[in-house]
Amino acid sequence: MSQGALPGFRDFYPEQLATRNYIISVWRDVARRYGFLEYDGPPLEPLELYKKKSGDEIVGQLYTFTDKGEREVALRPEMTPTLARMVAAKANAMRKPIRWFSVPQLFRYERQQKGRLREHFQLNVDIIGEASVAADAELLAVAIDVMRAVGLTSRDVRARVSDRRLLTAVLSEVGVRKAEMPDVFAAIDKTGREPRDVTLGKVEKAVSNAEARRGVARILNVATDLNALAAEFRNSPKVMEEITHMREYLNFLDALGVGDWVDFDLSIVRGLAYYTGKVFELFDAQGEFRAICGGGRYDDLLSTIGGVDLPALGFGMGDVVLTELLRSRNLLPAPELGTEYWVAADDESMLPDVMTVAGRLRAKSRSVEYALKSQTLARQLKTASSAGVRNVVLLRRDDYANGHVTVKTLADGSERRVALDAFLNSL
RNA sequence: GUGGCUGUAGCUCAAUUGGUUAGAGCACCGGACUGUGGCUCCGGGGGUUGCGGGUUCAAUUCCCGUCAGCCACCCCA
Repeated sequence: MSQGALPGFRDFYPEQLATRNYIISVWRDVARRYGFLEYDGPPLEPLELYKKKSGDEIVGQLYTFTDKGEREVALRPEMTPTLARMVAAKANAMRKPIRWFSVPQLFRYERQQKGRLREHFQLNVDIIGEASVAADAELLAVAIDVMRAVGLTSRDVRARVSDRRLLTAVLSEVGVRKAEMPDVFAAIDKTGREPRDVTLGKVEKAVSNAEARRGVARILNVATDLNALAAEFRNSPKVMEEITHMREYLNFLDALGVGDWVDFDLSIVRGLAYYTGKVFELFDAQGEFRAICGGGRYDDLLSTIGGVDLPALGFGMGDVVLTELLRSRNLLPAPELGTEYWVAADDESMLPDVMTVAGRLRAKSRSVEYALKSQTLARQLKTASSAGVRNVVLLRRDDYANGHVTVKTLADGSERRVALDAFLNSL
């Protein structure tokens, strides 16, 4: 058995590359519809760029090495730090808000599993320099429109939205202390995947005050019902202010035509520590796959990384889970057949003529193949047929001498005899 | 990083309680049907059974290790 690709890395044979290109072309098209401009950065970055944001513990999950100039470097695990740096360098010169997207290949040194490899392509869409909730709505609409563009519906995919400011407000309202927040966040984040008593057990550990623990339990009961949450906290101006923002967000999403894809779910937290406001995730409705997409607002990140204080928000959508989902729903389009014309001759000495005709067809921008070695006509047709070619231009010795060829459509076997010049001019 | 399951041709699989030159279909290459493909028929290439040890007269089969894949955990893109 020959050596395969490294664990978690993929070889893209033509069929798989066609799928990858299809996904990426949809990404680009949808991003373009929303007026986003494409950018890119280096796949290799100083390790420091990622340490700054996420701390030293992240290093274990990165592809890192020391280069020949003694620099500590890493293959990029995400695009946001690169984006932050690029924007920060020219922040003053750019019109705000900045609407950019990118399709980087990202790397992560972790054991692979379903929907998760060591390398993937990810659509990144970001808006920088706009604090209004309309920007949050616009961003999520892009992600949902990608789902629509690949043929998925609001019955297939759900967007769950939350807000860390709202979650922080309700937790502090019931008495959870600031230092206890991270652990409570982590516990709440898992409620979808763990039994309720496991979550409560974690809350028990994280929160010292018994009254506050009961408050957390109450919140969990209304985590997906914004009205019930509002009723529960109607006497807290701080919470009600955040709920007003959330309602505005949901109204904007309705206005953008994607409201029926969206569910409020306060338990969506997202692992990344830098999110500061609205966060969202896209899941398949059957819960069969991992998250398709995740993102949110990270208003403090640019000042952390680039020293420029600009509000920002963005999302990432990987190709791996999306491809798995589309394959399982039979939504991957059949790959385009490559070659349009096959030039064949009924006389093996006519290879130069075949080449000449092929060249003239190619000058007309057609894709053309022919047998590179002498073969019987039967063999040439057999090859053309199994290669999926649509038409054969057949050169018959006597006919070709008079400037005529036969164009055969392989699908139905029909043939028509035409003057070569006229045929080429008709293309 | 931890645990479970799996590993025979490019793919899907087979090989009686461990038994002699490890088979088939599909795919690929070629031939026939006397120079127009798809159908049919015939032939061919391709495996040190993931790799390395061990038990045995004998290992694809049993045991151990290792690597890889899948699944879950951790963590998250």
